[in-house]
Amino acid sequence: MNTPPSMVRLTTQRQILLEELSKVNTHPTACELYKMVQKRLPRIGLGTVYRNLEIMVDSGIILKLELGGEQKRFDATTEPHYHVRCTVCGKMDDVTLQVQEEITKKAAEKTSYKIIGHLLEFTGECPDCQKAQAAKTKEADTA
Amino acid sequence: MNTPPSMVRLTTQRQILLEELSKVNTHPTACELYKMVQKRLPRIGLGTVYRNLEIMVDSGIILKLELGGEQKRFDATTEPHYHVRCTVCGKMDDVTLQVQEEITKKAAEKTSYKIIGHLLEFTGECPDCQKAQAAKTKEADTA
DNA sequence: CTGCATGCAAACCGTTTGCATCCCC
DNA sequence: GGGGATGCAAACGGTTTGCATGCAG
Repeated sequence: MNTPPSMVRLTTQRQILLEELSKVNTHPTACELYKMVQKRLPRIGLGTVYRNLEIMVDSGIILKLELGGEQKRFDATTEPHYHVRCTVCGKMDDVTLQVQEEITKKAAEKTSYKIIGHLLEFTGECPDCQKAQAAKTKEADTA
Repeated sequence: MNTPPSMVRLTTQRQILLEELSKVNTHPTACELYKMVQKRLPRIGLGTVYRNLEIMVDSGIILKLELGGEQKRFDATTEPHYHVRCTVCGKMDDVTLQVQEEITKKAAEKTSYKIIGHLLEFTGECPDCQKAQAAKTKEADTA
């Protein structure tokens, strides 16, 4: 029922946007992606970035991550998978945990909604922030 | 480590805000809450609503729901529980599914993050929107 | 009397949109 | 030549913040 990916014309900015997004696993925000793409296309506009990301989301080429946090992030990996978000620095990473299909079934039994899927995001502290935290704690102890 | 709830002074607007939030199970947005409270406190400002909601979140009296969707929603039920969001009208409801503690353990094994918890939101279609959808489909068929 | 809380309005930030121009087909 | 895509800038919606005033302790 959805528009197939092939329907979308791959313009230069679209292509570069996708390349840059595929290049990293940091799930960048639109603004971060804008800065990344600007290095290759100095005259690109933020509007174009948002417009094209939206188009690529609609056509299923990329994913928009709408879980917790302020800004939306984008992901070139479209297979369903989960994420962790660092509660300190806001960084996001993939979690290679098998998608829990059964959970939607369980939920479906508990509600009158027609369940389509689920979003799961873990919260935690990333290695870098753990180190920083440990350093700070130590500092406080010795002070 | 967190500031205990008792530290927060319960001002009139804080109290009424909490009462109105507790009264409904619709997980209202700040703006909706603002309108609800306005009936009892016509001169309250939107800023006060945001400020007090934030204070109550920080002190653990209420929850801020930061999952998918545009605006943040608030919940007077602070015990961990899950939600469904209607992909059509955006309405949110509780899902009385037992919280899956094991899942955080599984995730912890797969990542170098220190996992604290998880956010789980189901997506689906609410009963009302299902009906509306069915009516529209029928209409299209007979047309 | 003192300080935190309030109402109000302006600022902010991420995102969207209108429009004239440009480029590809 | 025509239609969609672009760059730019203005608008927008949600949220935050600065400030003068008000009220509770």
